Amino acid sequence: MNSPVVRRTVPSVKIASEDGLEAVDPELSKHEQVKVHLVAALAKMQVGDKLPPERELAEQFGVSRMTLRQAIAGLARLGYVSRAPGAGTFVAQPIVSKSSELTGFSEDMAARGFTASSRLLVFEYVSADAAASRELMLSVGEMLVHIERVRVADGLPMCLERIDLPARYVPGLTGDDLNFSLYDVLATRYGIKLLRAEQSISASVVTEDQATLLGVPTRSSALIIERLGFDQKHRPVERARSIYRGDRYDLRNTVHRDAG
Amino acid sequence: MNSPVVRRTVPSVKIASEDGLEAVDPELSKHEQVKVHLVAALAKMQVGDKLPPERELAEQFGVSRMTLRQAIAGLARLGYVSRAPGAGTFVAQPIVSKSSELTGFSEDMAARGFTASSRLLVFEYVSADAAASRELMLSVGEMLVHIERVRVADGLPMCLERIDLPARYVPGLTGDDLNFSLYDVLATRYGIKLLRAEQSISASVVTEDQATLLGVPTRSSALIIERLGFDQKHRPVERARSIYRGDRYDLRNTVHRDAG
DNA sequence: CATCCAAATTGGTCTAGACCAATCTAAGGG
DNA sequence: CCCTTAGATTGGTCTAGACCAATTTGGATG
Repeated sequence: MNSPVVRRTVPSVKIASEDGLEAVDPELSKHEQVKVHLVAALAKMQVGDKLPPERELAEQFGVSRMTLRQAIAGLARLGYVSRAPGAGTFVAQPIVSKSSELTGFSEDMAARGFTASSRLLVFEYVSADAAASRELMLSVGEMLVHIERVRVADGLPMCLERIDLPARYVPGLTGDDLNFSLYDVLATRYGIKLLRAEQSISASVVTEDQATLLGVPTRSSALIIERLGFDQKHRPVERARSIYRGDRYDLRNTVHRDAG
Repeated sequence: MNSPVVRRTVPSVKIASEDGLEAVDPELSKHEQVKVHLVAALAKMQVGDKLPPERELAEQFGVSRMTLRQAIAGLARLGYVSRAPGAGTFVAQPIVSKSSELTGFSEDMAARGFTASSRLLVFEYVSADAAASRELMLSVGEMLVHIERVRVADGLPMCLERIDLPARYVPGLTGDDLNFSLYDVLATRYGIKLLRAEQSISASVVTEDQATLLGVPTRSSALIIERLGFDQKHRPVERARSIYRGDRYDLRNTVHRDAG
């Protein structure tokens, strides 16, 4: 019996460009470049289409099969393709949302087709309390930048955000920097790239104050995301608590299991 | 300046057993066996400890460096270790909860130290409506097993669960099979392994009926998880909607970002 | 004692092969 | 026409090397 998954076999597809890799960006490693080319090729294909076999693709791109497999493994992890031993590699259902990727509010909203903006409520320097200093690995009393803002998507208040950053990581940060993406500012001005975060997701109901700021009735549902973000040196650099309105926001992701 | 991450250097650690791999399970591939040995070794180490270099470990286990790296890559993805080019591989902070792994309620509760049980409310055969047939890739009107149950952790009602399964995948399933883990029954009796699921997580408040079943006040907060589960053949086999009480449950996970 | 630089260390990438197991395909046989 | 079966296809695994770039280390220098 056939699997219900659609599997179109497109004979002799030409995925790679003329010959080998025309460098997308010489900075990128080969398997990253192959990935870029493959994503572009996938965009022109339909869900269920079969990709050329690995050996063939490797030859087309002018890389070894191991390198090609590294590229495809990355795409499989992101859900672009699915592989079946003995059968082939197939274009997968496009991922609805990549909430298993670490993104800031701005990116998140851009991915959903909204324009993100921000209304700053609080910008101040405070000394770290016990919880903050423990999570951010600071001495108690060390200075923090404390930020509170309303995040807005296409004019609609979407979430309340409270952020703590160790002050010594972001010297000279001002309220004006916070009208848009904090992650952009951290990366471009301070060289801090947030690569990993530990999150806790829970449900709650909003208080009167929160309801007013979000423009929803008191005791409406809310999704609470508490996040501790780590940079490229594995230092904890961001402690955030976001309260999303429950009627307009959800998280989507794909979870996996390794073996039986 | 040192990174605030603790890095103990333990000189000349012996990770592998006497010589090579004493097969944990001859069914497992080499890199899976290496992974098992490494996890065991990590349990005896402290957070921040440095692992022996890859070349040394590969020799100890009697595998090639590429195979050893495949094992370590798996551990890094699960958050067991973190790697830094030029520096080494280090034992990472243990993951609080692996909610980015696909687990059933029973496993989830076991991981949190609770004993899971179940109270069956509904077990019936129904014909698929438009939404169900679309998501489960069935013809409209095809038969479904429809299950509703209260999931209980250590005697406390924790969540309400509604599950639809295509009837033809689970012939002979009865209500008695559902007192504990559905995933176990699917795997052992029907050979169906759920390997991937697409989830949507949102917040809501409970209705009166739901409040009664969960033993919480009306309009309490609730976390709603809607899930479509796929098996090893990439067939959609489970459609579930779970309503967790917001006061006793949260999700924890780690999210990553690939490059800058 | 502090600083700077060269060398060793270490993870990241890449290659060109090889074999295996699952799957698909096509040829025959009933 | 359906079923079985043998061969080809395909992804999964594994090896033994090689080079690179980031980091660490240790020694030379001031």
